[in-house]
Amino acid sequence: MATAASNHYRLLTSSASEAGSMQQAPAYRDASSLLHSDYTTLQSAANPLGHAHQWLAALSQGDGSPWSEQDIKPALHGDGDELQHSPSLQPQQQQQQQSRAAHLVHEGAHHQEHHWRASTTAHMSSMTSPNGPSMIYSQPGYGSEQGMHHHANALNEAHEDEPSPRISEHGHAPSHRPGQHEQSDDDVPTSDDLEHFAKQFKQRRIKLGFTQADVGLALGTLYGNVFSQTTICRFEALQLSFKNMCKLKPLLNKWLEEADSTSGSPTSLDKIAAQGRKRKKRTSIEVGVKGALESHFLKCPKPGAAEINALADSLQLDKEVVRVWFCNRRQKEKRMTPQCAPLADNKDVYGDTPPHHGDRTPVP
DNA sequence: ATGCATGAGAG
DNA sequence: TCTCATGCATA
Repeated sequence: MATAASNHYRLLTSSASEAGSMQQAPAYRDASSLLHSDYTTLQSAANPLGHAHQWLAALSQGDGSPWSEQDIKPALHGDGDELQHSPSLQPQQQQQQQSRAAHLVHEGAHHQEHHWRASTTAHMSSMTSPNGPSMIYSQPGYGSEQGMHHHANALNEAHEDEPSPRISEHGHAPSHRPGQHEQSDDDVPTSDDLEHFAKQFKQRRIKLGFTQADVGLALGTLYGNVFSQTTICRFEALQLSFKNMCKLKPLLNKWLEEADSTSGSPTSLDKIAAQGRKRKKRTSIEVGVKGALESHFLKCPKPGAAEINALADSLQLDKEVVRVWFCNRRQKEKRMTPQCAPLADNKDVYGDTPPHHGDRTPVP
């Protein structure tokens, strides 16, 4: 039940997930799956539109809808239909605050993803980003956590000795679009390349007077892949997985060229209204509650359903909210890891290796 | 810039 | 279920 009509953008952007997915073994939650029924049951009741209603039924009994009732999401975005693409360049008043970017200082000594994080961290220490929050969190251990059983990155896990291409031959192969000559931009760039590019990209983008949102939209009109401001932001901040960065880089690079060449003509901005999906209103978890969640997280990063249930009950939160909180928390952990910790073998019960320190990278 | 959320894909 | 990629909504 993929609700075909609702995932338009998914079609194009979901090519990355399958390559490096080799999650850990769920051996911790055995018999606890009986308790999470409320959510699941509602889901089974199934409406065509789905998941939205479960929430309504689950947590909004009497006070109306917790989230905006506005739905209806016409699946616009026909990749080949809207040719009215005009890169659009209007120096509107963006909300971007930082404009002065530093010059890249990457030494170009490191490579590979598991060095990805290390090198990023190193840079931060040495340069302390003059322009500010460029790389607040050192990147990810995305790749490391998955195949961390042997400290070989899951993404490529080819070898950790040579600067050879990663994320490709593993599960998906460099299957991009045919007709491209790999090399500088569109084929297995190094961590440094990405870092460098991200910085340059940001500078140029700002100079051209575009917001991150503009870029995301332009990518949609130009190539059919719409991205949000969030994604562009994370790209610039190197907060995406290596694989993801590699995927976006060529697109952004192309956009740069486009924008650069057109940067004189006052074209109009395409409006691709990204509307639609019903989304639950963001739950604001209070500090006290967060503290409790954090405490539990330290003890058990991957609580079972029963555990989640109990927690949710005591904190008076929806089970889903708690579950999602833990998921997000885990993801965050991966990005936050400022120190290295690609240890070889751990006895973690949950199959993860959170070297958590409890704090993000010290940004000056 | 980031917190909470959704959903696809893998298991 | 989980991870992972991604984004709306928000601080």
